[in-house]
Amino acid sequence: MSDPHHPWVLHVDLDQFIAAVEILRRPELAGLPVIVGGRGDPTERAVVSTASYEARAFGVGSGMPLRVAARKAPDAVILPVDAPAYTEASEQVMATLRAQPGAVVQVLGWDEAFVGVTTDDPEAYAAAIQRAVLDRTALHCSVGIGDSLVRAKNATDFGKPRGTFRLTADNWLEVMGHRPTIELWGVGSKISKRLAAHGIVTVDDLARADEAVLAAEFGPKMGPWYRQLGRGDGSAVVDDTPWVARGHGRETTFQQNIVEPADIEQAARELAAQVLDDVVAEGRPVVGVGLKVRYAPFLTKTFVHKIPTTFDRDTVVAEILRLVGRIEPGRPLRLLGVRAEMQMPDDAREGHTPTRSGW
DNA sequence: TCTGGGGTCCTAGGACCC
DNA sequence: TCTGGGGTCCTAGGACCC
Repeated sequence: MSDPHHPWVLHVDLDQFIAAVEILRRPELAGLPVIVGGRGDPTERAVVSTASYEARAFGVGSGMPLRVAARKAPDAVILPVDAPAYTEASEQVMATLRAQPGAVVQVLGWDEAFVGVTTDDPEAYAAAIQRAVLDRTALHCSVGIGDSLVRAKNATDFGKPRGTFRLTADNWLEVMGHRPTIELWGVGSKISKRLAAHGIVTVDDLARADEAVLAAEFGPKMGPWYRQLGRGDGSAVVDDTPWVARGHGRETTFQQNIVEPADIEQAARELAAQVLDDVVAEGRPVVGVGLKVRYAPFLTKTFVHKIPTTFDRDTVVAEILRLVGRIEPGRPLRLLGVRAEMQMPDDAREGHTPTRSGW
């Protein structure tokens, strides 16, 4: 790094984003345990989207059943998810990032983005981002600074809340080496267990692992990719190509399991109508449909089918109903999902849309 | 404690073709 | 009369992320 004027990857992550947006419009909630999830009713089947730091102190976290969260933090304020409000706040945050000098912005979700920038003082640049976002939206964020996407992403947690942290090839193993592989972005519970079966427990282990062993276990692409993840290596290119959705899906979890074929068909028709509305808004032909079912009691999750078809409302609905016919009769159904896949525009087919393997 | 809803990408294996 | 090898497409399923 002899040239101090260097391209950096910054990972900007809003602090307790959803809870923060809710507190902004209800200032009396500041300092209280706040939980946002489902329709705000802890007696329903739903999970926590975000908990405020005060609620987290009670052991409440994202993905936890709302019922459990309410028991852990009995005095918490529980609010329904208001997606349009978060979309609106998110757009303001992203516009602020794009307005920073020299910034290339790749949005990852409602509350996070990569920012690529060439600067000789990334910490100062990160502080300017934090100030600008706070001035415009009254929201706080943390910034991870890295020399690759993976390192920037992993750095952010060490900067929370409201801070920054720098993770580069120089300190990656020192900071991350002794940690379990599940802390890596892209390694979840299943992969970390399969890695452990090969004696690969820490990030250090993964960084030194035999690529042939990994390829045999995870395939020719994922195997080597996991090792790269262990090293923190990979792309440092922030891609601001506008996102093109591959498809749209709708799913619903029934508050009470359903069994009757007529109920199932009715639910499928409603989901299909919503999916088709989304697809029509995108204006691209449908090239496939899928159905996801989850039977009670839990975790039997199956993508039943996907068929090439062409966009035509009646045809798509007919295909979906044909798939519904495959659902095992008499088994209680707790979740139903319908998905439509769309034809990609020609210029987005090869190399112009961000992909996970772009890391 | 008993698990939402929106997505993306990868892999295995069968069908089919030459 | 027992059966190669390579390539591509499609489906099903698994895993991950926010």
